[in-house]
Amino acid sequence: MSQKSNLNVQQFITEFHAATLLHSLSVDEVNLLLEQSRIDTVDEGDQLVYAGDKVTHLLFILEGSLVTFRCNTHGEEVNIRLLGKGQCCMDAVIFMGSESPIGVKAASAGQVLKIPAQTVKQPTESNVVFANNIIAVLADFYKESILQLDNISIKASKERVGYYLLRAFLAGNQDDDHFSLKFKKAVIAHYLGMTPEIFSRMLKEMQKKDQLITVKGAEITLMHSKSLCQFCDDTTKNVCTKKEEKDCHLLP
Amino acid sequence: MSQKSNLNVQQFITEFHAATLLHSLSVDEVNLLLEQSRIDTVDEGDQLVYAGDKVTHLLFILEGSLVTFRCNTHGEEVNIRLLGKGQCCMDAVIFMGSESPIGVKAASAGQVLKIPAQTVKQPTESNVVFANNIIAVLADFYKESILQLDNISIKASKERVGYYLLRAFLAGNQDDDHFSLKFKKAVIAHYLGMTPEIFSRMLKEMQKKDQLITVKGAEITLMHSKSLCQFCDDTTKNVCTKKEEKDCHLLP
DNA sequence: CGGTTCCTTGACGCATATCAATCTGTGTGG
DNA sequence: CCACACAGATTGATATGCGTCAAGGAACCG
Repeated sequence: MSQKSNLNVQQFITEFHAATLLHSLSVDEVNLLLEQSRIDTVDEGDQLVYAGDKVTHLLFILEGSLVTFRCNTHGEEVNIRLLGKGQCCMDAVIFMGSESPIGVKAASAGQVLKIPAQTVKQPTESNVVFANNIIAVLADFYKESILQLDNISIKASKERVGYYLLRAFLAGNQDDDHFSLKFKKAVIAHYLGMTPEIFSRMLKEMQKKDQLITVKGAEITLMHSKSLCQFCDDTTKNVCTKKEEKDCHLLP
Repeated sequence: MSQKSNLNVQQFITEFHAATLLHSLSVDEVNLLLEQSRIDTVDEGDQLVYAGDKVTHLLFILEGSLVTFRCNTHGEEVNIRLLGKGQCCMDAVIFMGSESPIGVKAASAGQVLKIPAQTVKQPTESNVVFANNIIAVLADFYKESILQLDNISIKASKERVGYYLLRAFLAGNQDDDHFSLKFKKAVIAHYLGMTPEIFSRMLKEMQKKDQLITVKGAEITLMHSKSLCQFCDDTTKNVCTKKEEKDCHLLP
């Protein structure tokens, strides 16, 4: 289901103003991107990109969520990134000049803006503002993947779950002590490098034994407002509204 | 041990011509980079950057090798990247606009060219060629970290070792069936997300049980010219001189 | 030589994967 | 409205791979 992009540019810019990719671009420049793009409607489970494909588009999520993943010859897969509205993928891949090392699936139904690779690459070669946006996007993902690396190789399963929950909490509205998981538990489990069974057990332990949270389906409620503080590190600290309180264990 | 860079520009360019960072830069532009840089002589084990440091320089390896790593609060560490001559690090970090999430150590004695962060950032903002070099560098590292991620989370220990050996072999002279490990075994082990003990056991198994290689210190010899082919994937295939032979299991 | 560092080997315990069964919620059709 | 099917999630039992600890060997250097 693909159709010509006929988004209202002004409205698009307002809605996705914060997206790193679009930072400091003029209305005309954004318009140029949109004119050459198409919008795809995707259903949950649709695979948009297969590993080994030549990469033709940058994917920008208008609505819904995507998962990027890698799988080996035996079909086992790891989810590399879980992406929501306003994020994009295949950005780095476009600049690698080879086939995609990763696959992309829709984790939920939604709409994806497909910007042709050439439309992204060409302004990058001449427009220094856009090139610097791409650099920012790549640097950010590079940082993410470093975090994920030490998550998977250093931390114990429960710590990984705790860290993920903390980030999910901080990414949402921090006013109430409640948030919801934006992806299926099996998807999150694979992202965290563990099986769905272990993920389930860890959540249970954090409820029953550790008295940190209550879990009801995808809905998570903190038992104490600082339940997840123990999982915080210098990276997550920056976006926490409680970082100034004096019992924060990360105070300098 | 720090001294003003007084490298011969022409010689420098010739020697490090292949470095992605310098691609298509004019002699004047390279000269500008060098003029503002310093050369540090480092000993094995020296720590050049601490996690949490503000990043002041991009590090370009003139001689020797570096390791970038992350460690958690309990002091456990993972090696993120193992770097040799002509490679650079802190590149992505410079553009992340925050403290370094990683530390850097010298894995062997050598010389490092320290290019001030500002000297890198400033031309990036105006010089589109240089900006595109940075993009290429970042895209490359992003790809590397994806490979490392699925290595650590998908593959069994022995497969990781096999894959590492394969890449080490392909990176060298593929004419004879011999190569040597460029880093200490403990460093490689941590890079592969396992303990030195396990790494040692895997090497032994590949000698005794699997009859794939012989190991003598850091020197590795293949028992058959295709010993490591089983560890090959689409990524490594591209640099293999045997990829056209008809018994390659990765032929399309 | 003796001392250090790196690597190897063995024994043991634990955490996680695996397999299989059950449970829960949701949507469908009679 | 209930029965049924189905996917996702949970739980239990079992197996095993890896980390840990501790001791022994090998290479290197003063």
